[in-house]
Amino acid sequence: MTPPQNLLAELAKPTQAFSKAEQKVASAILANPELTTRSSIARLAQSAKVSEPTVNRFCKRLGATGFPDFKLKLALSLASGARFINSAVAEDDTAPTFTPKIFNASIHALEITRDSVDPKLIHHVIDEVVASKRIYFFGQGNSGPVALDAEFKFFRFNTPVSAHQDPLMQRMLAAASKPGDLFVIISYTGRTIELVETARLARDSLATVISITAPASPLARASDLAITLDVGEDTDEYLPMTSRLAQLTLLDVIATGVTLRQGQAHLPHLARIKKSLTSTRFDNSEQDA
Amino acid sequence: MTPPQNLLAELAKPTQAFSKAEQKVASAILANPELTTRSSIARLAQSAKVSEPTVNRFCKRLGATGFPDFKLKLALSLASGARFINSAVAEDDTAPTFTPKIFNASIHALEITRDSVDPKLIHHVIDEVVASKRIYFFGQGNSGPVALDAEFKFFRFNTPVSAHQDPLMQRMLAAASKPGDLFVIISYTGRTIELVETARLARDSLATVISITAPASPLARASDLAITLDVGEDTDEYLPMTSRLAQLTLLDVIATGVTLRQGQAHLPHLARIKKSLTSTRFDNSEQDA
DNA sequence: GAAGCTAATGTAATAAAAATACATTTATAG
DNA sequence: CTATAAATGTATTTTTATTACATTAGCTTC
Repeated sequence: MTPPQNLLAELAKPTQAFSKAEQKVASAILANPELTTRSSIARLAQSAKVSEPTVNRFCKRLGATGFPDFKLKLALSLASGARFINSAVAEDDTAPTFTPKIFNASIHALEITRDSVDPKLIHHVIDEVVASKRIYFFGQGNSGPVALDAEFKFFRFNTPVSAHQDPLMQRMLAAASKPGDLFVIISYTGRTIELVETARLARDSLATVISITAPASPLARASDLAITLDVGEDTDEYLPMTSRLAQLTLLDVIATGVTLRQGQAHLPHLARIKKSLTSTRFDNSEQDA
Repeated sequence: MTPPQNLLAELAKPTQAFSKAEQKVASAILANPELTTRSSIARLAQSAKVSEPTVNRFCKRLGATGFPDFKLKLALSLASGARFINSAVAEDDTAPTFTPKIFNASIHALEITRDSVDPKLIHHVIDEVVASKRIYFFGQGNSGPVALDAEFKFFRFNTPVSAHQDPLMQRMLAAASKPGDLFVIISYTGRTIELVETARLARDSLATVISITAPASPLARASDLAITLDVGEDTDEYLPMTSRLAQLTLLDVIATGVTLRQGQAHLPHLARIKKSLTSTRFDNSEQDA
């Protein structure tokens, strides 16, 4: 799939060097991009009050081979939720308007991550998890719940696992670690001093350190393997940290990889865990709470 | 936004009552859907070895107004990653193949939730949050980390807030509650006996109970307001619980709604929280860990 | 198993849409 | 204020899609 050079963002960009007539075309499209994808060149030309060839030239200038190709690319960038990338949550937003915006921001974060993760790296991480004798998940602040979630997920494997949010506990465990121990450290910024020091302590003890963090951050450098996420700055006051969702999904991916690697051998173990929950339920559903 | 009746899945469906010529068209499209979106009707007709009107009729039968409209819908269903919805993780999957599958499953869960939440309900929930004097987030098992995450998020407001995973603690807090207390109970199944009883205890004490849970579940019935999620059964052995992500995003939405409702009044409070973190960082980044 | 019917498909003509060639206008420099 | 280049528009051609109608293939009934 071609990288979706986002057409819509391109159109709205104020720095674009559009001529007068082209400006008109841009605003006509922006006024109703959805409709544009289903319009003929004549209809768009009319609504922009320019001639048809102007529209055609406009499309070519923006990298399309012609008008139909332009419509296609427009539809694509519309579908990718890119629509909302520029539209942050505004103060006059109400539930019906900000709800889809937030969902789209989250979806976008997952799309970005999906398209940027290196499967080879994931493969190596799975190798480490499978090879480890003991797994610790560390996170502080917003990443604390992510570490906890990972504990639940990795509990299914026979390897002992625990999650920790307390800095002192993290530090002590790292200092007392030994080869075969695996530390998975989750930090959005990769700049939390405590966590970086913890990573160094663990590596000094010859344990393995994997981090899920920001690219080129101190934590990434202090780790054996770093899965780096660049979900983009969470600059908007009102938009939430979408990076959590990317971290969680990444951990899902790793857990799935481990499950697949272990194959059938561990299925009885899983069945026993599921069974242990049934008595806490109103009926015999086997889902987790 | 029109519900993306997935064209691609429709084409591949073996139960489709296609005639011989239409079958040919379907396979020609399936052979290279990407290319089809950029083809003329003549080109597709030729590659399917049928006449042009046959292709046109085929498009109309599938709900498009014509060939161009069909191409558009095809491109859209291609872009939405819908391609992978039917394809569960298989035992012979490797990192490059199961990674996008899992991300797509998560994205799909968010899309479903986005399109099914009732903004009016969200509005009411925000009303309750704003009106409350004290907020408790309860979750057990996989939903425990979700509750914890919510605590971090809602901590920003001046209302006292805490998250609890321990059933006894939950029960005691519910029993000791009073009007003005708000309990947000998160449960995927809505059938965890402990949580349903806890909800009843809280309501007996005239506290408010909001749940994020399964539609028509005991917990939903035991709550004042229930945001119900029907992300679909997590039947696949290998695919993770995507519902967590929907729950988290939903809580993001509610938190954002509260922020907007409170307006400027609380901005100094937010600034103070952010500032308190800077000394724990390698530089003056203001992001959370 | 042939006549007659219906559904499916194709051929040819028409209409619609897009792209091109070229003319005109507009802006700008000298 | 003229020369020139850039921008835009008009008219035409080409491409693409649709429609009307003819043909064929597959049935049913006698």
